[in-house]
Amino acid sequence: MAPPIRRTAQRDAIRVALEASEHAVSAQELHARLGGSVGLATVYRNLGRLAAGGVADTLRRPSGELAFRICGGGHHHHLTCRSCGRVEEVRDCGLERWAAAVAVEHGFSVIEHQAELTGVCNECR
Amino acid sequence: MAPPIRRTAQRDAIRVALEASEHAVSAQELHARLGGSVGLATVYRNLGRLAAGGVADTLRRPSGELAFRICGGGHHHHLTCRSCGRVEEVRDCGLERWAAAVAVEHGFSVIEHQAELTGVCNECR
DNA sequence: CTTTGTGCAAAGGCTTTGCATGCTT
DNA sequence: AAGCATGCAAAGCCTTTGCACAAAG
Repeated sequence: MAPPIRRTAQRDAIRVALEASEHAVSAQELHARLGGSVGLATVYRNLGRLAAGGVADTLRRPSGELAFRICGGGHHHHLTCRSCGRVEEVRDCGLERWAAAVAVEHGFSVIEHQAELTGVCNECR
Repeated sequence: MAPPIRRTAQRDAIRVALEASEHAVSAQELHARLGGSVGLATVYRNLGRLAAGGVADTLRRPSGELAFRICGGGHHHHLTCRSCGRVEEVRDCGLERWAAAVAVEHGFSVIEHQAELTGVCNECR
């Protein structure tokens, strides 16, 4: 069966730091933020686990790095502020109909979609 | 002013190979496909230039590699077949309204969106 | 005591860059 | 002839992995 998961100080630190983050953070940033008190490899391993477990969500930055953020499960999209980097969850997804229509047009089936929104938030304007 | 662009056999080969591609290709794949007749660095440099010039479109694979594909300008999305990898352009974008609505709800402005669709195409079903 | 987690450093994969040479103009 | 383009190899970055040691249960 599934191997037991042990609680460790590092894991807790990582999760706390992640939950405290206003915007999505990369493994390296988190490692730096923890002041090196947690090994970089450990940060990678734990973020990976959180993402695999659906606790965290990943998003790819234009530069190619992977950034993580705690977020609720279920289908949703992200709205990122180009100025301050804040990320908001968009839970009401109005894309199903559109995706279905495109599917029919192109003769595809079992369509899934993934979208990213970017703009400038209230406070930055 | 802008530096002149010189035509070379390599550049032509890259462009031809890219245009002949049914689905998006990475720099390494293209390099391999050209049988090593063009240096890898050159492939990277030229694909980068094509993308910068809007001639090619880039998309990031789950693995993190960048893949390129020739495509017309203007706003559009991609519909990728999970089975054969074929990529189709979706030119009719029905997301503007949705994006605008989300913007209002979250107090954002100047929203831009980017979406990827995946499914299974006719022939693979 | 057994097994999982951590740390460090090395290795890996993709991409970029430096520099001398070749080719286009 | 002058200058961008190419090739090769080295360097860079982010990420993963191997292995010995520490810690959890």
